[in-house]
Amino acid sequence: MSVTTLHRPAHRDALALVETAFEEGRMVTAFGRCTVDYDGRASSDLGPGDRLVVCKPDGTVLVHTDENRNPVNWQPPGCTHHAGVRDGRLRIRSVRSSPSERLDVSFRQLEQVTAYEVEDRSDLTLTGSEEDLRTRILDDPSSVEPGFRPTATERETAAGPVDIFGDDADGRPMVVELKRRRVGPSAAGQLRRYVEAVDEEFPGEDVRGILVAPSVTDRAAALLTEQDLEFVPLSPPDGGEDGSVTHD
Amino acid sequence: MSVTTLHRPAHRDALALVETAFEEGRMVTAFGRCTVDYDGRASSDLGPGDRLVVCKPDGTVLVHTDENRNPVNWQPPGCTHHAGVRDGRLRIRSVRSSPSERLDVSFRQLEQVTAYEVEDRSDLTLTGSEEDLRTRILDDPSSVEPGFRPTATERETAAGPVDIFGDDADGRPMVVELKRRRVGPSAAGQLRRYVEAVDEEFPGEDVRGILVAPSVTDRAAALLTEQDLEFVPLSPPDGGEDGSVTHD
DNA sequence: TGTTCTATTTCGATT
DNA sequence: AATCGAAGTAGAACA
Repeated sequence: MSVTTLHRPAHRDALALVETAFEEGRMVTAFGRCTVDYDGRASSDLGPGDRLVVCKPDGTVLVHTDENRNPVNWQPPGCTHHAGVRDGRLRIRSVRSSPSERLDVSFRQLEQVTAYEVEDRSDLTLTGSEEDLRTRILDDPSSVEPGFRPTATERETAAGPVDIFGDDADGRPMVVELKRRRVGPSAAGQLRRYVEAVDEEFPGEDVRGILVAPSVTDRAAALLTEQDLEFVPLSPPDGGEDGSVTHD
Repeated sequence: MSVTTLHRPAHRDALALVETAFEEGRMVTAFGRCTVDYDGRASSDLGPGDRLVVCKPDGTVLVHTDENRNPVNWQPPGCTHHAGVRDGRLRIRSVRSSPSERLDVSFRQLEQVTAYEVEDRSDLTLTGSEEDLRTRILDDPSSVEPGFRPTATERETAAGPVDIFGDDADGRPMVVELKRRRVGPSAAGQLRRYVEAVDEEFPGEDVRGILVAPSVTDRAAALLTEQDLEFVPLSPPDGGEDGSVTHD
């Protein structure tokens, strides 16, 4: 059977299901009134409330409330789950070492416990990352400007590594900074520091700084103009259509 | 009733439960064989597999496999959930604008659907953050060094805001950078830039730079010494015991 | 294993 | 709403 559920179980029955699921590598969810206690890299306490607890066979634990994308408490993959009953509470404990961390969930009342058999071989294919944008430009440098010739990626400078380094049609050095989404003033400052650093290396020449991103904020655009930096609107392939239209 | 569960439901019945739950602000989980499609800030596709889908009343959607701490796909709070049946599939769609994002989950077979009523008024109390470290130092400046007198937090400089600014027992300006955990070379660089910026402001005086953290890497320690910067081993209160012992 | 960097980062605070 | 920085960041790539 792929899914086994107990509704308002006695702790004893819930414990049997959970322990078996842990042993057999099944995923478990538990929902009910509980308290949570964490100690490790930091330390936290959570008073009684209704939460959904997910225990994965890879050692992950998630404690979710009805709000927010992130769990209110959790344990990363690689932990070891334990379950027990004490003082009329069902307790789920997850532990790891290096760094030493411990998560305790104590259920006063269990509304539901479920064990799942999971089969999933599919891999996620994600497009629209900065890596995709870099690939797109290296495949077709003219998408930045005709005559652009990339010579290096992640080129080291005094201000840190530059995304793409190269020359323009006239042989002037070009520093290209990539951002996969709409950028603010900080990206302009970053590019400025790169250009200044590369300027030091090429005393005679006039180094160009180009920011490649789907779009920029008004303030960032002003900063770029102010500092003689350039902006090329370009999105990663497929995703990131927010670059085609800039609302403001 | 606090929890309602359907086991291997017909899509029609599942749809009724899910739509009601969305309307009444209940949390929903669905488990079964599904495909997932996302388009927005990036773009992704996920082939058929067994996943646990969580829809929260605040607009969050999580798609979890049996591995990893993070969901394989998700939608942040503030989205709107919709459900429907088409081509013999139960579809759950979550949408938001600004930025425009869409997540589609299509169930070929549903093993289980559950709607939860969640009550949770408890707040998480967390200790061991950088904020706690700052509080600890402001409460007892001598924990950095005897005679240290903080005069400002988040003090602006040309290189950005400094965590804590003050004077030492001899009246020399002190720039204090806080890190809640073991730090690498980047923190040394950051501190150096702050000290250089403050040095400009106090031409006659010799500005001191102090990095406060549980511990440092070897390379970072070398950089600090090289640049006449100082390190004070100090952890946030309670959590972060890894600072008391530095292994290497 | 430790270090460094990216992220559909998320999240909160502040302007 | 835009911006900035911390996070028990997580996760991957690399030495």
